[in-house]
Amino acid sequence: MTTPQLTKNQSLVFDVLEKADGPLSAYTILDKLRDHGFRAPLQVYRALEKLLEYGVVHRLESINSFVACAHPGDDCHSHGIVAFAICESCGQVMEFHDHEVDHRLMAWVRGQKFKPEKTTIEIRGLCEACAA
Amino acid sequence: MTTPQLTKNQSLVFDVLEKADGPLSAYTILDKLRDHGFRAPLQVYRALEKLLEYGVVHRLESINSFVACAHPGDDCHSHGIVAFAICESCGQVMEFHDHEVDHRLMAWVRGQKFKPEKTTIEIRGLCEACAA
DNA sequence: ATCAATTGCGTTATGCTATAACGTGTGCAA
DNA sequence: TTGCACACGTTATAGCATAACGCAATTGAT
Repeated sequence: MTTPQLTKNQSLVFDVLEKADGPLSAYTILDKLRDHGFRAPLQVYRALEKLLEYGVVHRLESINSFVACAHPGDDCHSHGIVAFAICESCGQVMEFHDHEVDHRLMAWVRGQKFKPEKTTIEIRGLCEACAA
Repeated sequence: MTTPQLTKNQSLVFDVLEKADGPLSAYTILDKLRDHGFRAPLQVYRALEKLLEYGVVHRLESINSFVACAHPGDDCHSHGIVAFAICESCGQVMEFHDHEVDHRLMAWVRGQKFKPEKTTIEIRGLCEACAA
């Protein structure tokens, strides 16, 4: 999927996420955009919905937060399943792909005739710096 | 970890999850236990916290729900990472393990010197019956 | 025995996350 | 110019989770 021109709200939300050094909750984004006229959660959630659809933002299910995709300009959908390592101390997120993991999960799925729509892989723990 | 004797509340919550044919939210569990004297969410969450610790219940991060472990009597922790396939139509959950997936993820983690605490793998989609 | 620490429990209140439902305006194609 | 699709704004509400207080039972060390 190619990313269409973003609307004003979508751009604002995306910019906030890109400039952040870690994942943000929808309400944190809302607070950061109050000066730009944002008043209600829905303004954020609606923008996020589109940004997720375009693949330029990821949702971290295990911490109810959102991050800009780590592959600027890339179409994240083409990388297969995206996996995340989330540091519970500093909040840093590392995004990676492993085709063998994809392959194994998809093999299992085929065996069950399960039709996957969205797959989540999230590793929570401590990054190298914080574990020291 | 071996599972100690469950307390009254823990048993009630666990029984509800075991008898359910799919994942339940904490508030759904609460409603099912009102007749047994449950009045507040914390009664459920506190029991769940212990049941998760004992490994007899899993939390599905992507749908904010809980399921009894599919391996009765077993110690789930010994199976490595647990993965779930969640049908978004009928709510059924399949639990599985894949050592190769574990291995690949742990290899990545080692390469980054990341210290994993809890890993989530959840595939949402349609089960065979619902996809037909 | 008794004291201290731990654990489970109950209650009230609160905070965080997400969506429903309504209406407005704009651009575009039939 | 009518109808449709889409973005947007607002209010209200639903759903998920925990903080903070206090009480009771258990356990284990002194």
